Formats: sequence, structure tokens, C-alpha cells
Amino acid sequence: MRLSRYFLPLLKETPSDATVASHRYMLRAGMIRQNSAGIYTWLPLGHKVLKKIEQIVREEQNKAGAIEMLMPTIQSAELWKETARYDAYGPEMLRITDRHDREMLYGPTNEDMITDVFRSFVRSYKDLPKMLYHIQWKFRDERRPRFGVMRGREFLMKDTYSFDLTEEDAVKSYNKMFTAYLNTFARLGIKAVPMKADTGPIGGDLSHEFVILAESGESEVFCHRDLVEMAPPGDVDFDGDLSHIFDARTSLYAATEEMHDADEFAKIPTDKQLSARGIEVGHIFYFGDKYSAPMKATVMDSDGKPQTAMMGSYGIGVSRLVGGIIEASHDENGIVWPKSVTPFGAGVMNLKPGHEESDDVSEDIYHKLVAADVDPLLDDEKGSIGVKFSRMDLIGLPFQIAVGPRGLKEGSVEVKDRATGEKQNMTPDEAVALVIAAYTDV
RNA sequence: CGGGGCGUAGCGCAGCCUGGUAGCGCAUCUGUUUUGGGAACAGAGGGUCGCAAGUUCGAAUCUUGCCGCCCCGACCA
Repeated sequence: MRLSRYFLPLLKETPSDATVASHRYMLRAGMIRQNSAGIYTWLPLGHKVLKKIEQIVREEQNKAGAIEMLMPTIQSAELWKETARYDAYGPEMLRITDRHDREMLYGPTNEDMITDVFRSFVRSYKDLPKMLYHIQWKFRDERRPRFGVMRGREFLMKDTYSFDLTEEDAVKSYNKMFTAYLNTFARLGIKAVPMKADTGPIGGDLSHEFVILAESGESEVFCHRDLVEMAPPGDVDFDGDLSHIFDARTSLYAATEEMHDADEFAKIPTDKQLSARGIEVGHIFYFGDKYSAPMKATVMDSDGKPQTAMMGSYGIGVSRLVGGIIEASHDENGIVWPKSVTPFGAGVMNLKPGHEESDDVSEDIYHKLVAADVDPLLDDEKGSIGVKFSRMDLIGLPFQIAVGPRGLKEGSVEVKDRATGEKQNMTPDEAVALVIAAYTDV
């Protein structure tokens, strides 16, 4: 993409109502625009990141054996009345009436709807287990939306639902998602720690939150330090036994504020105790027959007797992750994107458009990176060099290649690693090779 | 939902107390010069001061109501 043709509305000054880094940078980098409290337009740069995160989440779900579908945003109140959640959910649910005065709602979650789908089509234990998911916009009318997309009212969530014949099987599904989440967050370039969590109004008794540690986190969390650096499972057989992966993590102390047990925490060696602020980016639940029982979602077992399906649900806040990743990865000059989710793979800066050699070399680098699928952004705008560098720092692409007359006299361009700040001079071809190599395993 | 604050040009703000022709910086447009880390000069455009009612000869400014937004807390898959 050429900057001169792109739509990148940057803000030079920090909007006064943004108090956390990710919100400030998302506004300044032209990623989002607020439409009303907790509701945002995703501008091209932000949309690109959102879609990249979504795709990684999708790929890891598919690897774990979950099957993608898509349910609507607008739901009928009927299903919600079956589970008695229509009244229980309260004012957080946006209620709507259609022209016939029918009660509708903008879905805050989809347990009721998926259970209805399940009971309509699944009859036999032979069809189990099943894990179904979708990635869809949700709406929760938060009392106080804040922190930009991290606590919006409208947000994009991946929600998976598992159906099993027995609790024992359901725990296997739970472990699949637990494992998939570890891999998902690792691919996104963040360290998310699974923590014992409160099940909240969703109910149930087995639940973990996946939490990124960051100063700006909304809640306090407590865990064993080793959990933070523990390597992801990587390639595993999702049909095999995953309990060791679960056990390796849950045997170490980790809990959110509500579940915190100070006595247990005190048993951790002092140098391994970690209390910090955290951002919840995923939450998984096992809740048994909470919805399947009232909605009569049953299958025939091998004895020909109806058995209520045992369910779990598994959410990842896709739009929240855009903010969460920035909270975990930025500096005083702007965003520092992990390679896996960066909106563009590298920025090529033509420091002097109109200067023939600068034009030629920057175009050549740009085309070679395009051909290698690095998806570069070429800054071909006229303007001061300082603006170019600071703009590139702000939007946080992992590599910056500066092409200008001064370097070209020596036959070199400057490559800057955004994360380390390290700058090196090298030939244009070396720069291209370096960037391409950096993306081969991403 | 309790407490607090804000709404004036695209963005950031001043003016309001003490009513009298709406300002500053950045951005934008034109021109000239400049160019290796947020350039300089000259010129230009852009606002029914959130909305409504009231007080007044006169309201951005005072009063009342409404709307919107933000912060702290409580709440929160």
C-alpha cells in the first residue's frame, strides 16, 4: 500500500478523553473513531489488525477441532425466556422491539441460541462431541464504557460452545480449548496467563480467565511467576490426552481478585509471587446442563435413554485484544506491533520523493516486499523527514526502511527494528532479505 | 447507579466569574523557499459557541430544562 493512496487519518495531538496508552495510540494512529460511548468505527488500519487477530483465533480454533458458523446479532427474546435469562440479564442487555412489537435483543452472548441449534439437529450420542463457534459482534450496555475498545459496548467476540455426553468428556473439550487458547495468545505475541476465575452469572464450576499482565489492567491478579514465561504447547494432538497441559499450568497458583486465596498465595516462594494488574482477554467455562436442561437439549445414549448434553463456552475478546496487545507492546513513541498482527509488515520511507534515485530504490524495495507477501507500506508522501519517522514510529510497524539521498551515496539504506530501536545500514537488497527472513516463520 | 467534570473551527484549548461585533496553537488550501528525526515566510478559507426556553436593549457569558461525552467508585464472560 502506498501511503499517498491510503486512508490514515492521524491525530497529532492526544485526544483529551483517552486515558490509557492503547486508546490514545489507536486514536492517534487513525485506527478507530468513536461514534458514541463504547461504540467505534474501525478505520482501515485498525480494521486490518482486527482481521489479523480474528484470523489467528480462527486458525487455532480450527486446529482444536471447533467448527465455524455464524449466528445473528439480533435475537428473539423467546429463547432467553426459556432459560430465564431474559429477566436475569438486566439492563446490560440491549432490548429492541420490532415493528410488530415483538421483543428482540442485540445478543450479548449466544448460549441460548446455540443450544437451540443443537437441540434442533443433534439426536444421538454418536454425534458428540461437538464444538461450534462463531466470531460475531456483541453488544453489552455497560454502565461505564471506557479504555477505548478494551471496554466497549459493541465488541467482536469469538465464542465457542462445546457439547458432550458426560462431564468427563466435557472436561476433555474444556482442555482442548484451554490448550488452543494458550497457542492462540502465544501466536498473537502476548503472554496470557490462565487464572482460576469466578464463573459469574453464567454459572458453572470450572472456569479460567486468560489474563495479560499490564499496568492499565482493570483488575488485580495473583500468580506464580513461572506461569508468565511458560512456553505454549505448540503442535499437539487435540484428539489425544491434553490433561498434562492443563495440569502443568493449574498446578501453579493463579487467580483473579475474586478467587484469590491469600493463604495459598503465601505458600509460593516469595521471589515467585507475582501480583499485578491484568486485562482479561479470554474466558472459558464449563457449566454442564445449565442451559441444556431448561432447553431440553438431549441426545439418545447407547441405551436409548435421553441424556442432557453437557456444555461449556469459551470466549475470546477479539476487538479487546487490539487494545490489549497495544497495552502490552508500546513505548513513548507509539505502538510496537508483534509481527503476527502488524497491519503492514514493514514501512518503506522515501525520504525525498522526487529525487530520482530515492524514488527508484524505494519503489524497488517496495515491489520486492509486495512480491514476498510482506505487505509493506510505502511512505511516498512529500514532507519533512521528522514527520515521516515519527509517523512510522506511531503506527508501529516492526521494520522501517529509510531510503534517502544521503545513504544512497554510500549505496545503503537504513533499517530500523521498531521493537529494539536498533538501526543498521545495509544495501537495499540486504534490507529486503532481512525483512523477508524475519517473516518466514510468522 | 453514586460522586465529579466537560461540551466554543477538523484536533487541542482560551474567552464565561464581571453580558457589548468569537480568539489562539496545530491541521487544511495557495505560493515561495527548505529537507536525514514533528521546517520557514506570505496569504486564504473554516464556528447559528451541544439543543431549547427564559432574563436583558443586547447572551458563548446569567437562569432553567434536555441531550451528549469523560473521570473516580460500585458493577462486569
